[in-house]
Amino acid sequence: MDQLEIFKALSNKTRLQILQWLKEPEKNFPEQKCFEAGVCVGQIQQKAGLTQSTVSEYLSLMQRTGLVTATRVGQWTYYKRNEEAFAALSKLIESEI
Amino acid sequence: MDQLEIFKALSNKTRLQILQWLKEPEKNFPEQKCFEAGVCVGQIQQKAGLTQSTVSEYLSLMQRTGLVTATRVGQWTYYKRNEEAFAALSKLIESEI
DNA sequence: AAGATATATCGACTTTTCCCGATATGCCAA
DNA sequence: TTGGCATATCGGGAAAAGTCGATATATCTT
Repeated sequence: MDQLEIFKALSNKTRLQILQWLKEPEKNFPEQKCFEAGVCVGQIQQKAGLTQSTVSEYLSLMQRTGLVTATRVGQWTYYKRNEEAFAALSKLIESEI
Repeated sequence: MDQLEIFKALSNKTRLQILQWLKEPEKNFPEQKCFEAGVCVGQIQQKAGLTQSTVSEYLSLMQRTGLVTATRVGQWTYYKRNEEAFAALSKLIESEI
């Protein structure tokens, strides 16, 4: 758990927004049907209004820090929040930072 | 409480370090005598090993975001952690982000 | 095997952040 | 009121992050 990298990942409006959206996938991505593994890049990109490459980079950055998990299913990659990471971060701030 | 600005403030190694030091002023700044109001800029600057201007900027940045408070006493400015801000941030991460 | 689609990576450009030296401001003591 | 500290602010050069378009890779369909 690299504090500094996590805070950097959270230091961007769009990335914070994406994390919010991923709290309620059904509500925020009504076009997608199944949410078992998360939401796919294309859906997120569309909503974010940035290019595909940018959003893809953002997601893989957040995955490297552990804030989200990625699951490849066929040609799609589904991303979802890693709630354990948020719980751990919350505790870290409470006690160690 | 501006999430984004707080995360930006926490996205720097030196600033994180300073916040750590300020958790235990007596231990980390043994040269200073009274800690009622916090630790003065000069002490922090010396320990950080960056220039006076840089450290001063870092501290006032963290003050603007609410992570620390500043108290001017004579020619010194004492900074200390604002524990409430950390508690609030911890809760925010737990429930809203 | 070829074309279509979803995602990832690369190279480049712009904007922001980092960090410095120089200078200004505020406060104290003589 | 002048000189000396402590801190703050300003201007700038270097490094990092943001963002794009182009291209590569992976997978599915036919």
